[in-house]
Amino acid sequence: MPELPEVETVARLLAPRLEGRGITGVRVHWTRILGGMRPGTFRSRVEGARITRVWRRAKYLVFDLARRGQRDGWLVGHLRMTGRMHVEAPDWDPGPHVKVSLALTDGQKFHFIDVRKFARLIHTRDLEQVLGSLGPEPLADSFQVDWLERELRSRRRLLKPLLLDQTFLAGIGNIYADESLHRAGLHPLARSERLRRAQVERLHGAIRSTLLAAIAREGSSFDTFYRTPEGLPGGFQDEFLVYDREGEPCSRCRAIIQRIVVGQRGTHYCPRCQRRPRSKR
DNA sequence: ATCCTATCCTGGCTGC
DNA sequence: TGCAGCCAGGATAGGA
Repeated sequence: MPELPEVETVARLLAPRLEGRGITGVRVHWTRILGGMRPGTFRSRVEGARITRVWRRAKYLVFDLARRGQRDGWLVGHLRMTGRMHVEAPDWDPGPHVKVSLALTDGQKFHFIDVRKFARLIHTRDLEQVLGSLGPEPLADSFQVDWLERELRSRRRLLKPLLLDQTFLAGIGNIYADESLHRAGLHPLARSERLRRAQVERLHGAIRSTLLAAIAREGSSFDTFYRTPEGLPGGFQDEFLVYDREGEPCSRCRAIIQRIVVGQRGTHYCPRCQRRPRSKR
């Protein structure tokens, strides 16, 4: 599903096609994608604005908007599980699942497509209100071992749900949580407050290296959903060590990959590389 | 504070 | 072949 590496890929590929373009028209095909704003209000706030920058925060895509050279709000998109963004020629058919389309000053059209109906594209004048509760970016310089150690110790959480908690650390989803834990040699049910320094260091390094490797492959496409704005699949699914590999041998130790449910989420791990710490009482 | 459950959705899969 | 039922999952709200 679109997580940090996929959203980063979308932002990088959209940026050169959107930045500097004005929005000349708005078509909302499915109202609820606007997150409660009336389509007329959305149109009046977006039409005539210029997209000055396209960037990513956590799993959100952010389009900075301006009018007459002045900052004028933001478009904030979330792909959830099946959202896709495209910039295409005006005669391109976005198919039956298109939710909102923007006509651009260069004649191209931006389409936000979603088979399911969880994706959102909202307009806001208060970006902090939308993004303010998110934890730090794992690829930012501010994400340091000392910070991670302090935060892990200050909570009493299972590692897997904690990694999925966007207010703790932003951008990790089910795939990269499982992959990072395997690379760190940590069990998904390990308790955050019990990690030793060396384990925190391994987790910190594993999160960063996993995300960077996935970005280098333009994300993961193991089902029919995630595609880049160019319509191409990512390649990181070829490097999965545990995710979606239940019953297959661990490529590191040959033990059989297990699947359990943790916090309502399918969770994949190697029982030999990721030993469950005995729970003391 | 933390965990659990339900909700939103639908394509794809399983099993009969 | 058809079809009912289940499942996946990101975010969030409400309850335990």
